[in-house]
Amino acid sequence: MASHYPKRVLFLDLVLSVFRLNGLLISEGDAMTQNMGLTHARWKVIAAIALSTNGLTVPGIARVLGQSRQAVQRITDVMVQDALLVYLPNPRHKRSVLVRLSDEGKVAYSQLREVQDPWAIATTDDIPTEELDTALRLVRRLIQKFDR
Amino acid sequence: MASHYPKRVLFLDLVLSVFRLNGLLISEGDAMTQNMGLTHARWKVIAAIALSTNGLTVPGIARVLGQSRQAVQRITDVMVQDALLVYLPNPRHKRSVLVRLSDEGKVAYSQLREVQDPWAIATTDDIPTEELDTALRLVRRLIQKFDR
DNA sequence: TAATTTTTGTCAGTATGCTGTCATCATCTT
DNA sequence: AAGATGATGACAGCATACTGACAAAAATTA
Repeated sequence: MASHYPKRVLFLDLVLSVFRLNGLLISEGDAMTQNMGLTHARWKVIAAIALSTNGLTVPGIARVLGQSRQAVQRITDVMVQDALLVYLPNPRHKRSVLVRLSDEGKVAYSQLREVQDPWAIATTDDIPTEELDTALRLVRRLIQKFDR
Repeated sequence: MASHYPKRVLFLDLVLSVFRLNGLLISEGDAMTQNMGLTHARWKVIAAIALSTNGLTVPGIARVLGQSRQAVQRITDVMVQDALLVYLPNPRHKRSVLVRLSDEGKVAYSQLREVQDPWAIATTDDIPTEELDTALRLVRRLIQKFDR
């Protein structure tokens, strides 16, 4: 049983499991979007923007996704060229524009949700809400610790 | 409160949070190993091998880390050249060799543990073992679902 | 306000990871 | 045993991500 291990080993096990789950989730997303021509770098950006409430800047997306701002900047630049995203003036910051979904981007997101919603529901079908909630809380707690 | 959201949104939130935590954990590991000349591609391989009980093949490491076997193969080939790893005959498979830490690799791992252990202990200091355990169980459950 | 620090955009260079492909060997099925 | 299926190693091409560096703008502090 995992609970018989010392806490340290338990945690390191969790860390490796997060790496693995990360890879599997990307595979899942890629499988869901393969007929839409979206790479994981792109649907992650779309999802991050769609789930945000107040709009996101490029460095903001990078923070949410745990990536470098340069990597995100490169992707969003290309996605603006491909008309999936638009840059909008940011009332709170003159240089750092807000990134929004274009109409085409919104279409892509709704297409994504058509497969993502059933996937999410099926995946969590046999998992109690409380378990998801406590796990999310722990993950957020760890994020807070590591986020400078 | 997160628990007032529908389960689907809770889960999608967890997914994005796993992406973010994944990035932050890599940053943490890189910070710990920066004076040892290890990249995250390398310390992940070292950790995966060190935590395995029966030895791992290249595709086995890839499965544990949630990556492609080609990516791992490339890294392990270089790490064997750099004398951090050794390939050993696999009694259970003629072509697929076992990957082990060399003496130098073991030194690197013990150096890694000198910083990793205090880090793990400090990180989980204010987190009950039960929470870690339930979170690990949930993550493993998700991994099982997605791992073909 | 002035000085300092932080954030952001941008570019260059490099490392890592993925897909697709093919041949080879292992394992399973019949 | 023979054939079918699956796993593995190897290679090529490409996408993605990181670091470091620099300048400009913003935010913070004195």
